[in-house]
Amino acid sequence: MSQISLTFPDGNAREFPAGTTPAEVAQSISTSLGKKAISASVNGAHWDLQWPIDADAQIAIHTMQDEDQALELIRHDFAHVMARAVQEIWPDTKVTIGPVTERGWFYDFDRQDPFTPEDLGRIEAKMKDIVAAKEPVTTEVWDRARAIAHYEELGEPYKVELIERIPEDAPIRMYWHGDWQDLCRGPHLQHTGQLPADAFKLMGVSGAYWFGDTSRPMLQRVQGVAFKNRDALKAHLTFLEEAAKRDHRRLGREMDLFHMQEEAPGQVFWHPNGWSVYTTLQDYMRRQQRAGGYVEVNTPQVVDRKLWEASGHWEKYQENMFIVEVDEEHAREKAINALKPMNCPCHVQIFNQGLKSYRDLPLRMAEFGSCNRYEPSGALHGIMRVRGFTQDDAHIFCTEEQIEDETRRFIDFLARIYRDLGFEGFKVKFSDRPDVRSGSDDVWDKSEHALRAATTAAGCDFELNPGEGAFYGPKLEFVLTDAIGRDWQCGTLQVDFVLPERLDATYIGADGAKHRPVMLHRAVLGSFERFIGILIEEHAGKLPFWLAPRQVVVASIVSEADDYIREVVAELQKAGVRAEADLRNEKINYKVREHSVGKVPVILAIGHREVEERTVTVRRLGEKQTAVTSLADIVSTLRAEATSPDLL
RNA sequence: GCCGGUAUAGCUCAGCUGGUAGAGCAACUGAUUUGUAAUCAGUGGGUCGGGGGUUCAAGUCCCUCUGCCGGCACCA
Repeated sequence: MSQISLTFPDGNAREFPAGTTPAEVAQSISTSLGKKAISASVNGAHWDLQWPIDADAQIAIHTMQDEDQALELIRHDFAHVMARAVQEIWPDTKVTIGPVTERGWFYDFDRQDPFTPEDLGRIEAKMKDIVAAKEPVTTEVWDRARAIAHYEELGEPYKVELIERIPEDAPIRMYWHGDWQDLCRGPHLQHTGQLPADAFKLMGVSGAYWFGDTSRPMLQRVQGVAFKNRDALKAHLTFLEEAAKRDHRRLGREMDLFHMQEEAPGQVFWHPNGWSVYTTLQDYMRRQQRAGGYVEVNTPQVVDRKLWEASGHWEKYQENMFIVEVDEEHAREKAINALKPMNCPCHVQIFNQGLKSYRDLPLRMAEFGSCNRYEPSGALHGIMRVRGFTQDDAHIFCTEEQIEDETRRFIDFLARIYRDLGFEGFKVKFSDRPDVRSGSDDVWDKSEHALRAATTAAGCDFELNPGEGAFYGPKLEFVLTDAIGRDWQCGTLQVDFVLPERLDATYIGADGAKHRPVMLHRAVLGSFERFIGILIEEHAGKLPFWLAPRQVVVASIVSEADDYIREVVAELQKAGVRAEADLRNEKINYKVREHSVGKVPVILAIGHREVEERTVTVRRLGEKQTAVTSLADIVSTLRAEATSPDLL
């Protein structure tokens, strides 16, 4: 038997027989390590304790102290334990896949009857039994034909399909948790007793298509979360409770920002407070755009289908458009129009008016464009995903050579705005060609290459999002997250060689000939609706002072203060601060509580003392202590705070 | 759009196996002039999401439509 050399993290190397497993290595170090070990890293790969090592390697033995490996194994083994529990309770359930997720795992099942919320408790109890039984985990590599035959015999068609999808040269691993067996790439724990039985919770059931394919039957997905110990689980559940308090749908009501109702699903009724946030943000964006070299335009809402046919939307996007049929009495046929789902075709119409010269490029055309899209009902989500919304949209008409410069310029532009609005970090995703698309592969090659090069040149790190581009071109997505960590695309930059062609946009070049411009579709906020939703959740309703709808409430302690309070409010309003008086016959405690719940950033309390001394007592949201300040001082302080960051 | 859940007063929720609606907060009225997260008392308010059905009787059971919630799919 040949020997191999295994090098430990401390640099020491030892000889072992070839085919030694990490379990044996751990055992050889100490019996307690042998027991505590959960997995290993072999040349950086996460390695099951039972997998043999055939050649010299770097090795590290992992225990529950190693956070990353421990969590992966805990979640992955819980997935198997849950699947086992489900099949023990309902033997006719077919198993599919059960991967680890960010905070836990899910497992998709095929079963006639739906899982009920009550079933989750039963499954949890059974899972705890399996953990308590300390079922050993064992593994074998099987021959492909044997594995397929095995699952065909068991009546597990999804597993057969999975095996068929495994690459030819990859091993087909079988795992057993006690008697229960599953196809799995591993690694896994030594036995189920290593799982923390008090640190997991089943979170719910939902539907999910097999391999995300809508043409396949829908499976039932049971989701769970798991952590290293009970405290970590409790911390996560607390986090979820706190996140629920930051939910923009809840804060929207509590802060009286907006509402939505059944008669207009996916559309927002903005209340005065919410509209104040919206218009403040819009004013800010308008100043930014002017400074950034954009011209602002405005285009029609209802546009004849002919334009959508020309742009390609009729073909590629029709099911997402609100169609408007107008029945004119004397017309030969019905006029068919559509509410615009995007602004781009209209912007090209403006570009096409009169001759454009290469000297006009880049032409940056912006619009706060109201769009309507018939989004699938299941996609609607508060004001984050709606059917009627306004984009801070712009199209940059430029030459191919200008793409890189414009992209870099845009990324700087966006980053500065996000910073102003309180977002320090954001994700960037690069989405390339989707299956359903316009334009030739040549054009796509060119677009993807140009955008990628420009992004790299701008020093922007991005992750690849394969096949997620728009139908007319690749895109960069600037992604922000909501209170519970869901990603939302806000900003975007999309290269488009297709639309200028389809709508015949041209400019006269230096050579006197006609040329085709490139269009860059871009948005910073994405839509005001979504962005304000994110803004609310990001700040937990405590919007930056300059954006807060009600910035100051001046509250009376005694009614003799009313006249002075009116004066204070008038002074503040004159200084450009959104201030109002609260003269109700209520205790100051009551008023403080109510305005704190309403997320008013500053409460000024006025009693006898303040009237006499011409001062105010300042209480800031989230702070317990108060401070007495002269009227003149607070007016100048708050005037400065009310100024939007670009005007400082 | 799909799977599951859900819909009771402005808000948060109660209403057991069917017998014709209740609480707290809010609102309104009155008292209280109050010092930093809920002052006290009284009053009003619901065709139980819409439609249909079963039944002597439906908030409760069934069907259906709609909205909402969680995922999937789709996407700013």
